[in-house]
Amino acid sequence: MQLSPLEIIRRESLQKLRDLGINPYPAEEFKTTATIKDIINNFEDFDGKEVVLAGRMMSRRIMGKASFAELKDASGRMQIYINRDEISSDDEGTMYNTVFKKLLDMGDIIGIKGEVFKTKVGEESVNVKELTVLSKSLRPLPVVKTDADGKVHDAFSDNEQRYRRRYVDLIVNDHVKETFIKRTKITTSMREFFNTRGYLEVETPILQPIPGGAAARPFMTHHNALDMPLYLRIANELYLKRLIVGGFDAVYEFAKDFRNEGMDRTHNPEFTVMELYVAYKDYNWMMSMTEELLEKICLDTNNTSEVMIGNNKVSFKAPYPRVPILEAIKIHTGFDVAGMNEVELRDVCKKVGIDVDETMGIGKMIDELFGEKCEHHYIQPTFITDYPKEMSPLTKEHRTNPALTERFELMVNGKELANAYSELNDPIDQRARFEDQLALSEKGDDEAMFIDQDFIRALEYGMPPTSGIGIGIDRLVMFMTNNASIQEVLFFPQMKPEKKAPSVELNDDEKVLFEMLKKVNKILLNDLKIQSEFSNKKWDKTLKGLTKHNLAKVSNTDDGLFVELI
RNA sequence: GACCUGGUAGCUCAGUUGGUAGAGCACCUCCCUUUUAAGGAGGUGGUCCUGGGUUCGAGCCCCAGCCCGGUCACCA
Repeated sequence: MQLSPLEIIRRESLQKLRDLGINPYPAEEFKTTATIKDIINNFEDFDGKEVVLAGRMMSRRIMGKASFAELKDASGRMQIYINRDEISSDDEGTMYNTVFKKLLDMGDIIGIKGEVFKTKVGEESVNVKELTVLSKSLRPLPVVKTDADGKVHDAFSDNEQRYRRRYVDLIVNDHVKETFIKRTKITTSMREFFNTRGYLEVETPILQPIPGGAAARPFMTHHNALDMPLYLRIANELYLKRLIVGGFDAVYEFAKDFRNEGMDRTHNPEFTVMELYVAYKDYNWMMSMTEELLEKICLDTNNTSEVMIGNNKVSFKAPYPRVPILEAIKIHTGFDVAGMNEVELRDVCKKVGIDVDETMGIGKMIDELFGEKCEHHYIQPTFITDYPKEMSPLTKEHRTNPALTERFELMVNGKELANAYSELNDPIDQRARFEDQLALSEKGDDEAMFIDQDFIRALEYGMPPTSGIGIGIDRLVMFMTNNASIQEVLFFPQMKPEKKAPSVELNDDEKVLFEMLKKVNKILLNDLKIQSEFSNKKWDKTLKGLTKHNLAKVSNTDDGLFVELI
């Protein structure tokens, strides 16, 4: 392994700690008596009292016999003051001069016992009486500093490094941690909302024999013992509905779903959806519930119902406008497409500049019209309702218009945040819709749905009228935390693997050169270069390779540059 | 999948027609007892993403590739 000079110094410090009888990785429990946040928030209660804290040393300012350092625990950051004569028991001041000043580094995890006080400059601090090494850090952390004006210097900002080493990102970038704390606040808030109403949180299979409930390309895997293919779920909808058939009135699941499709700023191959199904409700009820839920979530996480998303101020205060999709298309394109046949609709698409082809049905074209011409206008939360039947195979036919369905999507900041239906519970209609999908897939749509016979069988036993919703949790977190990229709200976004470390073995060129050198033992550098017949670049690289492996050495003597074996 | 921009020290970044690889912070040595992004002085530190090529000479030019990011395509 190739170590940088900074890493070598730290490993030497590690050994020196051991030589002093200090275990750099002690096993004992370290009992703390407070958190940094507690102390800062309730300073008067702590002032003058003894506390025990543990955390990571994030900076250090050494001034002779006294020093200041910054300690960071899970709750916050605080200054500590360390005086040589107070933490050292011997005359040499070993604990201070050697351990603290020389052998500890930024990033080390330490425990301290000391007295809370405020410095002359007015900063809350702890005057350290005892210092304990809890874990030595062998790699240097990026040093991020914030000046008096709040300006950040040398931020650890390379996205590739931040995502690949999220742990470092979390250590040095406090705002990143905030995002993930908010993410948990959001899901906690939702659970509270549902649990208060008596809804049951459940778990359903991730490995499915038929990837149903949505139209998307699945990840495929294989079960060895059963010798059968299995798919990672693209949705859990059909399983949750089976539970409604089984007699639960309301079930919900926070589900990781997996879709084998392109990745971008708003798509990760695995993502989280909260799906909820409530019996005896319809999509109107679901709209009311959704706006109430989102207002609560926003208040719980941001203490206000308004948030900035990019340059837009968005209010989650209920209620939200409800706009039928055909109405939206009329508003934003000027065309009333209600009742149009496929030919007429294709004509409209061409007029507004949307590429169409023969495989596109009415549903697909309406979807395109909305997506291209309308979607981006809906910045404030808006329910878009009553989608055409063709694009909604799991949705109940509209109570007043058989061409439409009782479906809504919630648009926020021009993006889809949720999708909900009055669920189709007529098993005969459901079978017919699946067969329509099959026809579409034969027409060339490789994402049309598979037919799940057992799901239809369940419906045949009878499912109460039910409304269901799926809310994209990653997108919701992006909105609530004002992040434009899904990678900022996932701890570990999907990445291509890092390149492998260079091999420790000699490559072919190095082997050739090594063999030549073995024959002569020592030779003028230029002679060997000529003998090797390598290009300049290759020569340089190969010789450096040999010296790095400690097989050869270049020496500069009065007689010239020599290469010799070691 | 296509195109565009990037990849240089632990971090953030410079690097001139192609001519000895730089700065700040970090690190090391020394001075300093309540300091404030970063007190003073001196020093160490490099696979310039990888592999080929052109050239007397490549961080820079050419070719191929890898990885991040962006735009588009795809995305019930």
